[in-house]
Amino acid sequence: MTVSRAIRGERGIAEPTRARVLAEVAALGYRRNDLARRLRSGQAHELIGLVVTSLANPFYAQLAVGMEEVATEQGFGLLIAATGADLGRERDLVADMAARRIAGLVVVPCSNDHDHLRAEALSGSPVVLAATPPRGIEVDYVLVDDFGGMYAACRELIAQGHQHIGFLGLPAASWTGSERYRGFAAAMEDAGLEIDESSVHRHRSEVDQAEAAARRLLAQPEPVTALLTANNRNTIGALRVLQQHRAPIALAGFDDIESADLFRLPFSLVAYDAAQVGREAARLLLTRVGPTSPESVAPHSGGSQRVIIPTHLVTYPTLVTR
Amino acid sequence: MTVSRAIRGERGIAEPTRARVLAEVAALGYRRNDLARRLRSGQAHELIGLVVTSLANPFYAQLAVGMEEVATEQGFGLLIAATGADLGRERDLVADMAARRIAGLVVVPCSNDHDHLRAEALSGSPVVLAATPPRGIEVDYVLVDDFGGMYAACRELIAQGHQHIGFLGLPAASWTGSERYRGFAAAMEDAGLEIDESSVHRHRSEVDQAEAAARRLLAQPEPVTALLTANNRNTIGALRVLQQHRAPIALAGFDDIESADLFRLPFSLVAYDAAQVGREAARLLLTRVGPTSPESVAPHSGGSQRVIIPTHLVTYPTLVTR
DNA sequence: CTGTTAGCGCCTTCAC
DNA sequence: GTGAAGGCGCTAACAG
Repeated sequence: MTVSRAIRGERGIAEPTRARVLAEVAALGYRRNDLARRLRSGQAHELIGLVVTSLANPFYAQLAVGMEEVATEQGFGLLIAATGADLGRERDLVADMAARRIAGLVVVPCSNDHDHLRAEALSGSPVVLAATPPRGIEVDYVLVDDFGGMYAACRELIAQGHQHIGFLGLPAASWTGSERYRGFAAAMEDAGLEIDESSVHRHRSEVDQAEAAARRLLAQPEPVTALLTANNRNTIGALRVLQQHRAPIALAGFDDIESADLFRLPFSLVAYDAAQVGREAARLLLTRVGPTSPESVAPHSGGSQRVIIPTHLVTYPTLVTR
Repeated sequence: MTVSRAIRGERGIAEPTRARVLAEVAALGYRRNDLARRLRSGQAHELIGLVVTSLANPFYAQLAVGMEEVATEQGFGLLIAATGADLGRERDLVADMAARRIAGLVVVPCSNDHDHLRAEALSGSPVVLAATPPRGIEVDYVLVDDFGGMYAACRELIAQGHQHIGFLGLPAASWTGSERYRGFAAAMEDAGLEIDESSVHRHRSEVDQAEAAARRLLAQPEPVTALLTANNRNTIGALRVLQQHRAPIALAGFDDIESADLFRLPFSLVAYDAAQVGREAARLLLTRVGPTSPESVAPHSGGSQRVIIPTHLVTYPTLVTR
């Protein structure tokens, strides 16, 4: 008991005793067993989780960076899992994390089915969604300004004089897919331009598929003069095709790319702070978790909070070269 | 007790009883408390950790991808933490993970001080090192062929006719820093060329510093005609300078870059499967952890295993463009 | 096949 | 200021 008190740094213990205990503890290399500690107090682990489709996408890697920052800062660990965009796996991984009694988790859902994310399904661990708003459940969430970003990107192409614009998008069923398309469509409509449905491709977020789709768009009888890409995978796929293409095709796309300033072709990207998405998500989560926080909210108190991360358009190359 | 048995799927329980229990469990939404379970059995969590300097570096992100694959496949969770190249933080984070009774961890150490990674310091959780071999401790490790890769890269520049080659490297004290420098030096020596010490810069792995160093190298009275960069941060920093530079300067560097085929300048990169580093590390770790594994080894049995990931040189652009 | 006993390591509570 | 009792949820070992 005295040892326990000394280790926790509790007061009401004689100084010499404390010193003796701590010396012995150091000598033995003893470490308090966190499991037992939490078992008794019934608390969750100081652990938060992140469930995404794939860490290989730099957007999710940055999301993790941001979460890690905030988590570590508050003494929490970060547990990461990837679903590969498979709903079944998402369900399993989320359930698994809940069973580990983690304090809460951030999920970038791979579908519109959010039933497995409701509070009851998670033994009460709070959830925060990132990149997608909740459907049928009430939780906090962090969004990127998908609509606004894409609207600006499309307007840029139109300002350059393009009228026949191809769209490489994400599945229409996904939030980002539909919002970014909506931004495209709104910009076209506001400019009085028609969308050529045969120049719209929507597919999963993979470079290969984007490449194939871009190739098809440019092989049409009346090829587009510009491409609008809905995320970093599509942008890279499209650029792979464009750099082999004879005629110059303009491009604008969603998501910044680290070394875009080194690319051969000119284009514009919708940039935003992806790590900030992670930081905000972690912050929202910890507000519902940390009993220490002054501004803490009950784990599932009514009303969900929302944070929107702004975007801005960057035009590459940013500087003129030889 | 019967409930416990039913849930664990243990045999020696009547089928109707089991069914009744499972039905009730499902109805109540009951979840077994993993903490209590492990407390009793003394087992570690089915959790492995990864400690790196920064997830923002794509190399580490890929390492995490590989580990995550193997971990999830075996039912383990992955805990990630970043040290920011600070030894103190590394010590804290490693100790913290050990206190959480995780099954083991993979560390990319930020220094040569590995004392905090010895078995005794970790309540027996095994450690695997990645990218750096152990110093003064005996643990398994996964390396990249730093020397061979850099040797090949430098030889490539020499084959192009370069004699005055600048080197943008990592701190000499780090393993990758010294090995990659050694590869450079050996290739130069084998070609009968002198290293110009004033054209060798070693610094921390950050794009800004690499950029500044590259700028200095090219501002010298007798500027180099080629640059050799020791990792992806240095490569990007150098390219930022080169694309503004009048005279064409050749470049070769360590680490592949996702969209290097889209870059404006020609160069060669030492490529390797970074995710494979993570997979191998996780595999080595789980061999010492999983009691189920047929080829399991005692957590700290003598003799450390070693895996070396091969590299190959890729020349960009890979295809000729308009 | 099912139930009882005891204890994992820590901490809350209450005596001394 | 220190220690003794008891329990968190689960399961190994043993009884019935």
